Amino acid sequence: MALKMRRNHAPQPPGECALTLCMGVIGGAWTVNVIWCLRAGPRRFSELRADIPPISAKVLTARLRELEESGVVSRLVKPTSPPSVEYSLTDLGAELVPAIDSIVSVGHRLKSIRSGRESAV
Amino acid sequence: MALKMRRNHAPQPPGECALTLCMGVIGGAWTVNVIWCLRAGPRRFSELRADIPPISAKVLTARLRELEESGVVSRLVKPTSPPSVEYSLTDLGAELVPAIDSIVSVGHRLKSIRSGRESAV
DNA sequence: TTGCAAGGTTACCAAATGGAAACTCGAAAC
DNA sequence: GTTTCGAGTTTCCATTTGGTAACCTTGCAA
Repeated sequence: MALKMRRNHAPQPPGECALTLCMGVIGGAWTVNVIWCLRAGPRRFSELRADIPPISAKVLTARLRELEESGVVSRLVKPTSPPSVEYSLTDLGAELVPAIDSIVSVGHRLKSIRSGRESAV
Repeated sequence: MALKMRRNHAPQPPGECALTLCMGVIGGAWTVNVIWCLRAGPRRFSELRADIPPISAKVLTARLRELEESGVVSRLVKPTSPPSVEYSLTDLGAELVPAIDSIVSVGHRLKSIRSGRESAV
């Protein structure tokens, strides 16, 4: 006899999925790291590269352009010599910080779980 | 004159980055959707497929295996006929739910911003 | 007049990823 | 007999990613 499909008591709302939409914005490689590095104030391109050593210039540029496009960061060119560019979070971007906070917390738990697992082996 | 590199007032802690670690766990396609569908209780494989129509069996299997491996979901085979398999969140998995909640909230803001942008065009 | 800094861009390449569709397996229902 | 169901697995393929490295521009400084 076929099993009954139980109704999901926590269904996803119909239409475009808000979760999938937002993950499209923050899901790329290094994206959350960039937002995380901007949480305490504006940073320049080369500062971000130093903050996140493994990121390449190409990917950092791509992420910043995407985040600008989606309204998460803003870009300000300053007339220094040579000109420098400051990136900062918009209000929308600031809303992402608590979400990333929670992810970081779980990351810490994962770290402790994994180090415990190692020492047990 | 070279610009001074400003100290990041919110630096990432040295060593393995908790953020990158956790994103490695939840970063795959559909991963957060799966966790989200499990937040209200256990679901079977085919229920999850129905919950998330665009996911393929291959990817759903892969995600569930990874999440099991990282301790986020648990897998229980029930001796029905044919045997059915129930997936549920572990305690660690439950900790991810608030993070995903926050992401969903930002997703809703993105939706309203984008629909506003459309109607303005 | 050469060189460096800042902030990129471009071309090329390899690996990883995800989708589609077909196939498996054991029991049970028709 | 053979079809169905749940839960996958397997194969093949196209696309998407991301990395590397070289190159560009402008103005100032040595």
